Amino acid sequence: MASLELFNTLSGKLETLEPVGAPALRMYACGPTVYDYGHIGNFRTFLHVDVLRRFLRQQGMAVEHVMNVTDVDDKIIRNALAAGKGISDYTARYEKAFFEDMDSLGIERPEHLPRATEHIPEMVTLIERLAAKDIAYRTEDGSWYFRIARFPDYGKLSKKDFDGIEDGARVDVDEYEKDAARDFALWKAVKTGPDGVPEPSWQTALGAGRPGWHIECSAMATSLLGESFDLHAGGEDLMFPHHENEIAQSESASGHTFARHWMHVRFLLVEGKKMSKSEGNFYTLRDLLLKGHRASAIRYLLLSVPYRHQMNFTFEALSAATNAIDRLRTFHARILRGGFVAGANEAVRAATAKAAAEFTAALANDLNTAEAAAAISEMVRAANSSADAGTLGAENADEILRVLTTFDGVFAVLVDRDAELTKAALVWAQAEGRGDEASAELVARMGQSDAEIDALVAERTQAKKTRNFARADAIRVELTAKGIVIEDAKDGVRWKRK
RNA sequence: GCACCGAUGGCGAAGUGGCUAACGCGCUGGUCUGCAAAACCAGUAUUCAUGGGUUCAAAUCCCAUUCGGUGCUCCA
Repeated sequence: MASLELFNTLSGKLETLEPVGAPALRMYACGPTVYDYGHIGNFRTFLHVDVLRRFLRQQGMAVEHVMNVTDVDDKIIRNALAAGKGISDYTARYEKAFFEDMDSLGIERPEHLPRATEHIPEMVTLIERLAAKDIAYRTEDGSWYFRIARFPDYGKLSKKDFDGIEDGARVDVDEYEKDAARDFALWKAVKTGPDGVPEPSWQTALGAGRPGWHIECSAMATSLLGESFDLHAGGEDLMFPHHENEIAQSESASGHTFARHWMHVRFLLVEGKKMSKSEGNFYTLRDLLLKGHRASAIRYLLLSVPYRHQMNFTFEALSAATNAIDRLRTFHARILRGGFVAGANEAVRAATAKAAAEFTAALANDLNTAEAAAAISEMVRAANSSADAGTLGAENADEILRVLTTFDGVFAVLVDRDAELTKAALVWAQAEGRGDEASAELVARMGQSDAEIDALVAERTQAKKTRNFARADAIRVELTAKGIVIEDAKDGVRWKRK
């Protein structure tokens, strides 16, 4: 069992990640705010956290993973109001879509998926504890704030130095009266919308209102994992202020270290720029599926650059990832098909063992997904080469399959669910009135049933037997146009959707 | 403005003091094939943004410059 050396934002060093005080590693990862469909930047973070949990479990470590769902916040309230819906009605569809997208991308479900709105009492209790220490204070409008001056360690995660900021300076921000400009909201008093209707709120001991964003994570993490736990993960943009504030609240209340280890996944750029709707480079998973890209290729691409490096998403790279997966799947199928000589080829055996060792070592070294994938490529080449020469042994095949299983336990791209997922996306788009967004090529490709393809392939095989190559080639051209690729192998004809 | 990160072949990218600079994709040629596809073989950076420095030795450490990105406000 390899132990994972993971970069810890808090210490700025690589540290061994291990459970303390419990058999399972307790980890918390900030989840989605369900006000819209998730975009590929969101999913880069969730995918790398997925790699982390898959790798730990593969190494024999139990994991207790919490991912929250933020189902109340300013954007949700605003959008729900605009849609004329209650917030839970509004968020339900996006929450459902989020979990569907997680499944499409092969992201495992965390052990706990708490919703913010179902943990209001814990948040209130936490704020009350802070109030009892005079760390939380109430302003005239009924909101509650956190007094940053009372937490000297503030800034320890994001390495910010707030000495230059005057404590206690009275700065008016918005309509609220805070004691210091940086003090952040723990509880927001109920407001009235433009049409005089009060916004959604909870009646609690703190007054009527709703929780601040940061307190949600502190309360849910603490109630599910305890006051101290092993790892907290999230996107790099959450480091400040969100995670910094979580630490301040939680450690002020408990007097203990909140999370020992912090992991931050760096940003995803699209075509060299930060994703934004105005730049026209903003993509949800569903957008990409409708353009004809495969879910597996998106997963593989987003994992191809290690989490601690900023990654640039391009369509060229996406097509490269698609081809890379094809090679892996073709290889996997070849090994499964069998028909190898008895025994083992020692050179391949050595290459297989080397790949297995390097794969695990690469991931154990701060989740170096790029190096892990490279290790597998070398095995693939050695084995294909040997199989071409007729020297690959049945024992080699067994060993190779074990390594591929290990690989796929983390990367999860070998099993082909792409056609099914793309079809589901098409059905969804039609139901949403967005069917016209699907690319024409995709519609043609999906329109062809397996039986129809089989019939055409059989006709082509017959034509070839009678040496009617013109007809055979015409069929191949027709299928190619629909994204179907034919392979004439020694042991038969195969086809696949490109 | 302040802070932080990055710059490696046509593209993506690993490597952070010492073997011929991984790996994937692409491209070129070859093997196989009726032709393709798949697969394999060979080739594709004498060189790691630029300029200086440290060292017996640097893509890897230091300084400067240029360019790109991010945070400082909601954000994965």
